[in-house]
Amino acid sequence: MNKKSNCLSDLRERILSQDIAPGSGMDEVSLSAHYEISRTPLREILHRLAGDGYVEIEENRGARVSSMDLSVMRVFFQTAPLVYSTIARLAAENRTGQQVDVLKSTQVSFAAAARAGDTADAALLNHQFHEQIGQMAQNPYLLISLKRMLIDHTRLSQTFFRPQSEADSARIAKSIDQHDAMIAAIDAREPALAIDLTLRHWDLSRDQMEKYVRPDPLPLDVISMKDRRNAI
Amino acid sequence: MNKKSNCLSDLRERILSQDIAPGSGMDEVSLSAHYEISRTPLREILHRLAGDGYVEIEENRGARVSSMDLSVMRVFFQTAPLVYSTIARLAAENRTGQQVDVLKSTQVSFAAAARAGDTADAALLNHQFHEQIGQMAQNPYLLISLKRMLIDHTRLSQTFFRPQSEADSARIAKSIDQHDAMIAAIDAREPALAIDLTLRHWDLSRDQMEKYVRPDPLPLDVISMKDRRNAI
DNA sequence: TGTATTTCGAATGTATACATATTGTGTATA
DNA sequence: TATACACAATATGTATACATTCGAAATACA
Repeated sequence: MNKKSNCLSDLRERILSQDIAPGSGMDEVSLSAHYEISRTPLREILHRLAGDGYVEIEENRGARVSSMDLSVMRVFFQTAPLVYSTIARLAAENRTGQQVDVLKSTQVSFAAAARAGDTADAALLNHQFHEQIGQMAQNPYLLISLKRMLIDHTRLSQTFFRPQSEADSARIAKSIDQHDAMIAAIDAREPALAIDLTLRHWDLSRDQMEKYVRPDPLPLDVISMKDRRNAI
Repeated sequence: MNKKSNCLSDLRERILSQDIAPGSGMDEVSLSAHYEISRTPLREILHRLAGDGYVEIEENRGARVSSMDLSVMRVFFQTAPLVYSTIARLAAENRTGQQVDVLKSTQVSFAAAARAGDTADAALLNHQFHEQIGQMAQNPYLLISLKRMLIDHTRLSQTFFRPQSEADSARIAKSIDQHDAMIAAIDAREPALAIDLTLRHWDLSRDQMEKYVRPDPLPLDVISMKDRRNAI
């Protein structure tokens, strides 16, 4: 039983971290061998992942990780503000005290991982943080949408928590602060504030994702290339 | 293969029509015997139904049809206008000509069934009609929300297409007309109009659902009861 | 009589052998 | 050389036997 739930969560994490690339096929035999379970429970796991939107299953053609083509991403950027802010509002209205405690505890772990530069952990804990806000909204219909958006969001923001410059570190610090402010707004039951903070948080994340999708162009000046060549 | 997809769609229909009541358990052995497939593919079907929100599966406790308790219904009425109108807007913006044709054809079948008093068919075709509008929106994130809402909507509006008075028949006719208007708005790519029509359609449906949830109280006058007693 | 424990039955979960479908490769033919 | 067909290899789909778990009835004990 432990092996099975371990397999499920591990596959989820590997998909979220793009350790298994979008669009890549998932062979039942090799996966079942790897996780030391037979094909029957593994197939069940694949179907659950399909239900959650992690993978897509085609008749007689097996499962493949949900793709992230350009048309999907366009819709993602279009839809995220609506879903995120609605969820934030409902969370501020409906959260229980216990849920706030859980959220705070996740935030502590997240901040530690993000500051320490544990990229994978930070991304996963960030995912968890936002999913918990989704739980607080107490709205199963919108929660599903949020969960599916978060899958793509986490995959897209894979570089977010890997600081490569001073500006990156500042951005991470800002992100942590925004989380704290969001917790405060939800805790204080202030829907309007929660929406506002969520939209700011989205702006920050969106800018970074755009950089990931459309990175800085390679340098055009031949001089620096020459210098490098000499160095080799 | 045919048996399996037949089983899947039949279970869906039975859940939507409340032929299998919300909250009731689904025994794997008896179901697999009934549909003449073995337990392995049946379990797969149950997991797919769980992924779509038709049933809920608990570890070692099997599957049961998703419940519709009061807390869920409150959220349903709260969320439906947002999701429905957003989907309608996107459908008007993004629909393809082919999709409009499919929608028109479904509407013909629906109108026929509704006018003929084929309650179950009308409810199912109504479900299909709104799901097709969801497809037109080309937004996988919101489509999931819509699909889950439609499951509960169809179950709640079970009495909608069973006319028991002149007023009921008028309501059904109005509902058919509203569908036609929605098709026209989507076909003409008029998002604002599509939203407006959708909200009117929702109002009509909501009023009827409220009657289903909170039916007219039983008559209090003893006189009429006496008359009935004499009749027996 | 009430409560705790055991045991047994019925359901769900897993492994494996077998059936079927897809895909790529090789060969024949125009 | 290109195309079509056949066949083999590999993957997915299904059936069934067996393992495990849950819950309820029965029994033991206070």
